[in-house]
Amino acid sequence: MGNALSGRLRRIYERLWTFYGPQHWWPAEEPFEVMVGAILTQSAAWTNVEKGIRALKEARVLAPEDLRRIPQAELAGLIHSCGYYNAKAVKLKAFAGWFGEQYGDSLVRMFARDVTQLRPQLLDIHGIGEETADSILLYAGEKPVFVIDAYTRRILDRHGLRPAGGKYADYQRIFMDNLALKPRLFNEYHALLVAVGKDCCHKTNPRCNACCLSTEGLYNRVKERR
DNA sequence: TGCCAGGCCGGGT
DNA sequence: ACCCGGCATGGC
Repeated sequence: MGNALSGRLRRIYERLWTFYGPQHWWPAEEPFEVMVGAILTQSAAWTNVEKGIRALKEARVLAPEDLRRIPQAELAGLIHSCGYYNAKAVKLKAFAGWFGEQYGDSLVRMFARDVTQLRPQLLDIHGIGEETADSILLYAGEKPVFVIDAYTRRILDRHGLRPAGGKYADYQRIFMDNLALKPRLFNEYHALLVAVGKDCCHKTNPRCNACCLSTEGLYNRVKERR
């Protein structure tokens, strides 16, 4: 962890923390809600997801057995605001079914499983890909797994840290091979990357070097703040 | 007004 | 092994 890359990653983290402060992720009350939120937030704005979660709570179906019981069309109606509501209703049912069958709806039993076994299991569930699986492991299970999303890729790219290969696992290794494997650190780091990603010109100006996504832009921004 | 948000799946090359 | 269309609402 004493190499140049780990130093840069720690410096980026420190600057993000200085500028944005704690992000309080995941914004959910308990792990099952985190897992549901992880599915609902796929390619969706969190504000839209919040409404869906609230609707699920008000309808008293934010529990695995209820998600299995409720008719799919009715479930889709409750999560309408999340977008892709029909697809996501199918995904929630697939996840709730798996949770019951494999772990008897027990979070303790589920997260007692080693990550090297649990992650592939999650990936086998319809609707759960790498980012969603890792969000569940980190934010619901507090496992030291770094979550990679579109923002994270863009930011690393712009800092000149694009890994060879350029696949999900390649980006993930950048963090996991060069930082202490601490869930709290990974939690805050990923949330901060999303915060700065939202805050910047991102897609509309992919070559912008002055904005806060670049090494220099971020540095200057933190300096202004002080 | 159009573009984008804390992706994933399935089918086609 | 990649590429692409489909899935969809709400906010700026």
